[in-house]
Amino acid sequence: MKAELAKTYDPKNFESRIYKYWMDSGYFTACVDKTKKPYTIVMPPPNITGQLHMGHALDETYQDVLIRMHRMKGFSALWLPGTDHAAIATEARVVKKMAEDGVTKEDIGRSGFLKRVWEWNEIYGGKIIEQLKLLGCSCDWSKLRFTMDDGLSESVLKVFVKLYNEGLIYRGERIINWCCICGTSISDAEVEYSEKDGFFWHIKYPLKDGSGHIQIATTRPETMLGDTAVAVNPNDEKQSSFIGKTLILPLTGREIPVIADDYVDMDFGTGAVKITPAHDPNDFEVGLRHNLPVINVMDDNAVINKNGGEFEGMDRYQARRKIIEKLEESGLLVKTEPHIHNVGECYRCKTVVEPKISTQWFVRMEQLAANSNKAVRGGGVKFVPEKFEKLYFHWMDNVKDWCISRQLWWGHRIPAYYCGDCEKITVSETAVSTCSCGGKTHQDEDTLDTWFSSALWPFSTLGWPEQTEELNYFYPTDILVTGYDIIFFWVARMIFSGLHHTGELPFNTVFVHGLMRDEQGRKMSKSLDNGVDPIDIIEEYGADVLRYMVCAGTSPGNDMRMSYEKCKAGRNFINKLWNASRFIIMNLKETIKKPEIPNNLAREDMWVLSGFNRLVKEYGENMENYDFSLALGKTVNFTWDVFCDWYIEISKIRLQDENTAGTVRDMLCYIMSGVLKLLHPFIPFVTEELWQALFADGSVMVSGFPEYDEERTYAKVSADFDNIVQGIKAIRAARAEINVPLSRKAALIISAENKELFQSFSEMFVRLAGASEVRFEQKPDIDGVISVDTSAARYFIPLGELVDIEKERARLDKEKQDCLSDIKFLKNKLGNQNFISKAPPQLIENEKKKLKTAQKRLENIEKSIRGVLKN
RNA sequence: GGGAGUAUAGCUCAGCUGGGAGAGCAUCUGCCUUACAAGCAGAGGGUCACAGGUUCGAGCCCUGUUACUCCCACCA
Repeated sequence: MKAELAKTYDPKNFESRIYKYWMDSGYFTACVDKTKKPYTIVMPPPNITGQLHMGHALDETYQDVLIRMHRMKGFSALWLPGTDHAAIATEARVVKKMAEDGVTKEDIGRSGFLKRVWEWNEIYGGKIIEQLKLLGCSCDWSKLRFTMDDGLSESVLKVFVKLYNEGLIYRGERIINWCCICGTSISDAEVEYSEKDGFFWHIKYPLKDGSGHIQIATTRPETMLGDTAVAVNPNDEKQSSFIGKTLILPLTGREIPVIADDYVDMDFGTGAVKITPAHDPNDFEVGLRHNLPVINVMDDNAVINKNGGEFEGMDRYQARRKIIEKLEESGLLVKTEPHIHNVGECYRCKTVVEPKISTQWFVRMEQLAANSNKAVRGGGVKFVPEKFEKLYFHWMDNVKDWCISRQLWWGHRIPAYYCGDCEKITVSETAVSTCSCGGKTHQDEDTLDTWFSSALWPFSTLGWPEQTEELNYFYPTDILVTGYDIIFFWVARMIFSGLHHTGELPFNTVFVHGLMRDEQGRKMSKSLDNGVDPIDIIEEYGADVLRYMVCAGTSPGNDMRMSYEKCKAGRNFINKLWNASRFIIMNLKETIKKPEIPNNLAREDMWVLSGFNRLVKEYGENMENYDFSLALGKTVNFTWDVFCDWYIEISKIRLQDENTAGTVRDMLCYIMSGVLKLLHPFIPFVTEELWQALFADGSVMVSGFPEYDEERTYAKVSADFDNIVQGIKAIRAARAEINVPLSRKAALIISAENKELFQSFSEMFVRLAGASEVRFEQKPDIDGVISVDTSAARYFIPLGELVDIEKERARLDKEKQDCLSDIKFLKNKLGNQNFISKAPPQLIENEKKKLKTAQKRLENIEKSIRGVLKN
């Protein structure tokens, strides 16, 4: 029975059916199989709040390409999927939804709120998983994990307690970044800085003794309510007289000292800095050095608290305006300068972050970073492209302690228990209700940073801390695929966590790709509303085209633009593949079970085999270097330009003869099967559909992968056939130039040394070069002949009155000029003593050969010109 | 203030360790050739940002310049 294929490629007809077929066949499931080598990728877990966006499409496609290729190569290939609870994002989403019903977190309490989040997760959390399936992701869904799973939560607790006991987690008062909208602290990595227009207010602080004033400048005047000193540089002669004196802080009347500290840059601003230890990280440090009191003037909503005196209850910006007003009234405001400065914003909600003193939990980074840096520098992790290694080390070498506590409810609750009676803190994996002193305890209200759990992802998902069979077999993973934007957030933290907790680096390669931009090259963002929904692309073009788009024409690590043109190009290519398959099926007597190279190969068969063989080699090299675009591009070119445009065209000749048709059918099937295999990692759906239409042999997914075969180079035969191709191309070009289409048949007279070669391919000139018949003569002695010259042969086509002698002469002259300049170039090169003595011998040989070829061709052209002149 | 990246055809981008500049799209010409007009056969189009240098030889390596992009950094 033979399959039927629709005339044009329409992915809607089969993508979902194929995906179901794969699932039902269990091809995605990876087992511990000691006879195979493992190949493991853990998927960067998308947020449960998320929808598939172009960034995912890119990231997941690359992973699927690698997984599918390795699976075909015989690895036990595990692609482990999962989702992230996305603490801040999810909590914000649910809070917002509750607000629509007029309910707040506080109304329903902690457990009530968590119940709602879990319900929300039931409904929306799985959406992105379904979208990944549309994209064709061949994940092992039976191993799907979630960062809030019981198992993963256990590993989080374990790690927290372990680090605490090792002294690598501590609780302390520090300046942290506070987001007053999200109502939580955020880590340094979660703050985004941008230049903003602001003001620089110059303010006089009077001396207590009435002998004058000192002038400071600030961009955040509201923080002056918490000032506990003014600092000047000890070497600043202009200001030195102030050191040790006492100032009256305006608006509050508090007495504060003038201190000396190197931190102050005497050339910036007024050379005197107000010190607010509770609201600035530098000031905090200065405060520690000078034992200054710390006065927090803002509450968690960035509203001035009771320490702000008359400004209590005002929001930070309202207070700022009021303070400036008051200072102006009292004549203490010297001037207001426009000032551009860096403002930190919350990466989630874009609210200006308030540096604020707060008691938080931190991971001590120094030792962890030193250890992992040593391991990575020792070659334990390879970054592809290499340039991202610098980015990584730059961050890791300067990393500060990681603030891991969040004032949120959704997430892993910190396993610290405080005694109500004594000062003791108990950190424990299991709940603690009574302190060792007998007092009742209560658990820390805060939860952990989302990245704390995802840092454990490569091993927690495989069962760690249990030493499971899976963990032993699949861990460490092989490669991590991600965008350069989360190297700090995630990659770095996985690396030191993996090393510290499992003793092994979690992966040996990090493949970093660029970001997806819009068609104009801008970042896709909500505010620009320029995001492209990959699901729309799948709807319009199919998943294969989307995957083609993100893989083709790119270079590793560079950003990429959304391109509908590229979608169309992909669609056109796949349609070509589709129709080539239709052609083959049309010519098959019955479905072939297993495509194999036949015996009795003709020279053109060897020629195409040699081309395919070379492709396999280069594809392998490119994939080895993660040059997806090159591997795909070469496969596309071979399929289209070599296989379709030449091999299929010439196959039509032998297909007409039952004596030769069998070999041709086998060859068509073999090359097509090879091409489908090479393309399958990139465009899995259509290659599967075509495979099953062509072959009665299961799935392309389990059909093995082409390997380079030294035996199949066929150098001599390929070179011979290249001469035929070259001849046909030259004839076509000459005809096109004088506007005589191939459909206008004419005799073809060939003059060549190797007459047998050309004679044996006569039919091809008839078929592909518009020849009505092929004759072999030295030179026809008739009018109206155009001549085409290659190094291997001269071709004459009597076209009678269609030939304009003058034009033909001009054409030949131009060819001669081109050929002459070639010869001149080569002669120059070969005549250069330096070149001869220093260039590699192989190259010199090649250049000599080229010169010989060009001279042969010139000879031919000159003969032709003499022929035209005679007429 | 540091660091990184990019600059190649009208557009979007390839070009792997240095050996006479490539693709897709667009443009132009001719073709409905029995798999495919989402196609076939051709053609035109580039001072490889600029200036030096290394080399027999540079789009590629080195130095500097310019333009754009991104990351990091506590200048109040």
